[in-house]
Amino acid sequence: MSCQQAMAQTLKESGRRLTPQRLMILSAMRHAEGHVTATAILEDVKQSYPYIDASTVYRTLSVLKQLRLVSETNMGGGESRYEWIEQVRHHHLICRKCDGVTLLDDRFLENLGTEILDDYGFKADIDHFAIFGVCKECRSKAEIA
Amino acid sequence: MSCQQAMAQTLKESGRRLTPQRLMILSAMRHAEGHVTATAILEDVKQSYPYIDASTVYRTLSVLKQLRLVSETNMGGGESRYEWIEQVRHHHLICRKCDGVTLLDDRFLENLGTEILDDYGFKADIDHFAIFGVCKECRSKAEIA
DNA sequence: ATTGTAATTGCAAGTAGTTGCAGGAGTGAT
DNA sequence: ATCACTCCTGCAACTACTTGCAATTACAAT
Repeated sequence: MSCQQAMAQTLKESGRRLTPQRLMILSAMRHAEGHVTATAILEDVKQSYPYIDASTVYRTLSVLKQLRLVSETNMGGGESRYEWIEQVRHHHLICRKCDGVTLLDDRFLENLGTEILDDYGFKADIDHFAIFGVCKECRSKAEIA
Repeated sequence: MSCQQAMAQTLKESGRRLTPQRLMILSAMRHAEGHVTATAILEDVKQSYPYIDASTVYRTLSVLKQLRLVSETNMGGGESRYEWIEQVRHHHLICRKCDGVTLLDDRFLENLGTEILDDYGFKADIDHFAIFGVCKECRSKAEIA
């Protein structure tokens, strides 16, 4: 409940409204574990409110992103994944040869945000990066070949 | 010419073929300045070969991305932008309040690639990042409000 | 030159996400 | 309570991009 109220306040402070649809989307997001796709949220909300439209889900996610309550990550091909921010920050290394995903600790990026802030006055959202490249295994395979 | 030949070799080494369509797309990319959209390339190639299909352009760009001849950058909403790699590396800071774009020098990210390589053996493609956040101006406006 | 094979193409249909619009509904002021 | 103001929603149409498929074509081997 307190979490819901904090949410409501954040929305109102930004001149936005707390609608039933938004509450349902929020609830679906918070009960989901880790990253979720927009489609998954849509399906979930449809269980209780079948009239919900996909555009409402996308628009709400966009608002939540602006307010930095959720992060969006494009994992390369396929749907974007959304995540409730507050969890332990982590990032992904995605191999463009085998599509394998490795977790990247936040410590690699935590200085980056500070440096950019100091030099540019720009507050970067470094919550959930997807960095593409080639993984160890595929690199060693390439050397053999 | 030498550039074209280097390209042909890179393609062949990866077991791919050098088709007229690919040559036209490559030429369009290299003659374009900076970032280009897939649609712009499509239109350009259509001038000389009207039968070219959008899917061919997307598929070719995907291959070139795999071979690291071009980079793809999602500037947030709208079309992705593609760029011929080899130019001076730079990145973008994109403000999610005003949509303003600032250039970010590569020196902020050059260590990141090395650190990831040392710790994970993962060779990251850090050619052209788009980092979202809030710019100096919008942050100072927010404080006043 | 011919042939075999696998990569590539154009087409058409599909998926993911966005946008304009008119009606509907939160929210603050009276 | 009511009203006014403006945000928000669902709909439908649209844009950006992807995928399955059959026909075609590049390219290496003969």
